[in-house]
Amino acid sequence: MSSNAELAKIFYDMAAVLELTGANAFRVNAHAKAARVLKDLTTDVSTLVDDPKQLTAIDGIGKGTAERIIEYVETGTIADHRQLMAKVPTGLFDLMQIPGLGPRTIKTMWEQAGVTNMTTLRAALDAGTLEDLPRLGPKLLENIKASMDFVAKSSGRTRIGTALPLAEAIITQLKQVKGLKQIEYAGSLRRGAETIGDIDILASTTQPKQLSEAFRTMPGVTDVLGSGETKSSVRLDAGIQVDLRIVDDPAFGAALLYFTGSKQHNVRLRERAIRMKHRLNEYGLFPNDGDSKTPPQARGVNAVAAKTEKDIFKALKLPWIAPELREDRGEISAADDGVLPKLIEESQIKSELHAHTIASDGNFTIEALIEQAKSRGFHTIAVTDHSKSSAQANGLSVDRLLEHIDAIHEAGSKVKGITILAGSEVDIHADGSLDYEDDVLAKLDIVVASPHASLQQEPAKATKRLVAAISHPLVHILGHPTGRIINRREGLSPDIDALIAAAVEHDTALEINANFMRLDLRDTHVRAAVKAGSLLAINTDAHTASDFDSLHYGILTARRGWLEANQCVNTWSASKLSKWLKRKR
DNA sequence: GCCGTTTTCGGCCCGACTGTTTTCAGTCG
Repeated sequence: MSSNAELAKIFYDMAAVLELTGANAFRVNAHAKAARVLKDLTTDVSTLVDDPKQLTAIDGIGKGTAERIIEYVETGTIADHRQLMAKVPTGLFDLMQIPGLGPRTIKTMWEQAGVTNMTTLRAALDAGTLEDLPRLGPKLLENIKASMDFVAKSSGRTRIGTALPLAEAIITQLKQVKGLKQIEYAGSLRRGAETIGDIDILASTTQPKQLSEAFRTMPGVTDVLGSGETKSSVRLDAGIQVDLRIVDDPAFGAALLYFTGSKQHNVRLRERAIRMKHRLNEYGLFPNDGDSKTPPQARGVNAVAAKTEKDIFKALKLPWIAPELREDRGEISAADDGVLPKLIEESQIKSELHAHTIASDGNFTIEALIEQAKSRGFHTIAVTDHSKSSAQANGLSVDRLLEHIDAIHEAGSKVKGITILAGSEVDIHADGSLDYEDDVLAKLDIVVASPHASLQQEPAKATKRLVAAISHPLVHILGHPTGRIINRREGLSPDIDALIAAAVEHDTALEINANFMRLDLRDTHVRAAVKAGSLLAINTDAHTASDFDSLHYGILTARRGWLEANQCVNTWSASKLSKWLKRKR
């Protein structure tokens, strides 16, 4: 783990302890925000401590946080953190993951019933010792039990590649219900986040009862968690919760904006609304008439804007901000200044530069791969099978590679309208050397260098290793730079800024691997690369035909990183791409 | 603890829902 990640965890922990000990909520929030900012930061904080002003210049990091960061970098520990951690049993942190159970209740259970972790909570529930505590009635205790079972069963957040098809299937089904007017998925799914907590679906209809009924009785529903007039929640056998919210059609935009989030983005928008003497909620943007007790919509106040998201942004004197940007990472001030990026779109992708055939571990013949690429409208497809060290993936020996190159060129000569590149996905060894000698690499039209083994290296070694690959004169693209697998494997934690600097210097592209298990580079890395002017490649790493569809997830990640088309080599014309590739030959 | 169109103090988003309660605390997004 990099020091940024370690520090982020420290601040998350401190926020949790403060919350559990009943500290001022804004102080809790400030710690959580500092943690979030540190987690997203691609610059190694240890390089910033010489000048504290560089730290406090970061939004959300003030004097106090800066001092603690410096303390951590200099001593490896933070006194405040140690003192806070001594105040509560760490097992309480696990309890905060139980839906419906918050810090106040946990504090009560800890102080008055000796609950310190999952095990003692389960025992207390079974023994009935919590029943006399204030505000803990039978229903709440029952809900806590059910939530604990759910947490035990579920694997936490769901990868977007699992959640999105589910959401689309549900929407297709609900569209059949009579009276439906509008329906969209919202939340982190609409923002294109790499993992999703639950699926939020928003609908307007003339027949709310029928729609709710259809939702609760869909195939795959295992539990109905609640079903009110406007909100129903279910759990699917896929282990994911889905919420349906039915809203008034004339306020659909306000509701969509609100339920898309992120929470922090919403807070920023509301602060802006207040400054403009307005008031924003999920029913619309209202004039602020000074009555803060009763919500404006309940008093019959007419909304200034509510029908579409665009209307609301416009009334706030902002252009529409794409959902992928709504993470409170500077998008509102960029919108205010008229410098929002013109985000890359899927239709602009014209080439696939990382794909496998049956020569290594893919399902395609060379011909089938070409066919697939043609059908997607690409002008170029690169055949990049694994190199010799990737034995588990049937990596090619030098002899096999040389034969493969001939076969690729021959297949390419037989088709028109598309360029076929003979390439390789070459392993980057732990020491940064590549899996083929330079004279072999020089025979290839394109080289994607990727780490596959030794993925638990220390950050400093990983940085050196990857920088060596990026700087290699025959390498075009650094493939899945960290090697992470979402929800399964952390991967390398190199100094991302160092990789980006090397990529800029050597004109090497950094890959956004679009496979939804990887999404590597991740969104925050992409953002840093975009800022520094590095080239990026969005590749699907296709092994089968359906893998080409995962391009969508790569695009979402790219958009979350504020990427514009011109900085992505896959959007370039065939001739521009070819020229770039040949500069390294 | 952070921050500044209310700028070094005094705010800090907003509403729904649930379950617990006779008026509201806690949680969620």
